[in-house]
Amino acid sequence: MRKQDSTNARNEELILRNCGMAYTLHVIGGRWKASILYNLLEGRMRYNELRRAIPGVSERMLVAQLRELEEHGLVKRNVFPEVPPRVEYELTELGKSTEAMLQCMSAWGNMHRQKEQVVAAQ
Amino acid sequence: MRKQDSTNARNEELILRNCGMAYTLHVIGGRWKASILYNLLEGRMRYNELRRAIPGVSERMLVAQLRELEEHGLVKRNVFPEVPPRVEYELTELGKSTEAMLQCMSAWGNMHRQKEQVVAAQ
DNA sequence: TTAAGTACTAACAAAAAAGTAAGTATGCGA
DNA sequence: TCGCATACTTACTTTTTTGTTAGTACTTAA
Repeated sequence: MRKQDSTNARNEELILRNCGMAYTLHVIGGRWKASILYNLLEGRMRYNELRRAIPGVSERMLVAQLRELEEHGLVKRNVFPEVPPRVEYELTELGKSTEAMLQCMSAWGNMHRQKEQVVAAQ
Repeated sequence: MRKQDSTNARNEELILRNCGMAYTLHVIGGRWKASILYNLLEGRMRYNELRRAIPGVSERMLVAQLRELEEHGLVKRNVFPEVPPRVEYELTELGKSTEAMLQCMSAWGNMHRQKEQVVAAQ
């Protein structure tokens, strides 16, 4: 839960208003969101498929991150009224619009991580 | 301080190893880093210049975020042995190499934020 | 002589994010 | 009828991040 009247919350709002980059970080930042988006870029997936595809994620965290992505309009949740239940997650158009950006971030990250390993090995 | 043996810390390490995107988020994510990088892309700046340019940041946080950027090799700290002291911060080559990515994130963020405001106004 | 400016640091407190454990309802196969 | 599978939810604890306050040492201007 957020406290509306904390300096922390006010600072975040302030930055989100002024800085598109911070806004992006706010939307796609979060421990498991990169992994979720990465998987969904390949196509729709069921809840438990995602869970198995992302090692280490707990149910609570997976749901929480999916809900946040849904709130921000990147992910759509489709519920099929079946038994056993079936819920599929897929990217919205807005979600898909992140692809180029995410690839850019992925490429930069992979490159940078390599450099760090070279330095650490010396 | 990080606890090396927490699930939290282990999960983060796991993700950083496997996902370039998560690595990038780890390096440029943090409340004030977007603002710092944005300012330094224009050229070198003194500590207090940065502080005045970033409304809301406290000294402790500004220093902490600068140190992290320095550790990751994005920012260089230049100390001039003068009185009063002068310390200038500037982007390294690696820091500059983020420019295209940051602009991409900035553009996406600005676009998405606009959409959200349109939706909220209805 | 007092205040302001320089660039910080340290000890601490508050807030937010992440993780743990157990429980929900339903149906199917053994 | 026991356990497993589906897709979660709730209450709670731990860890991490962010913010607060006061202090450092030096110089110049009022």
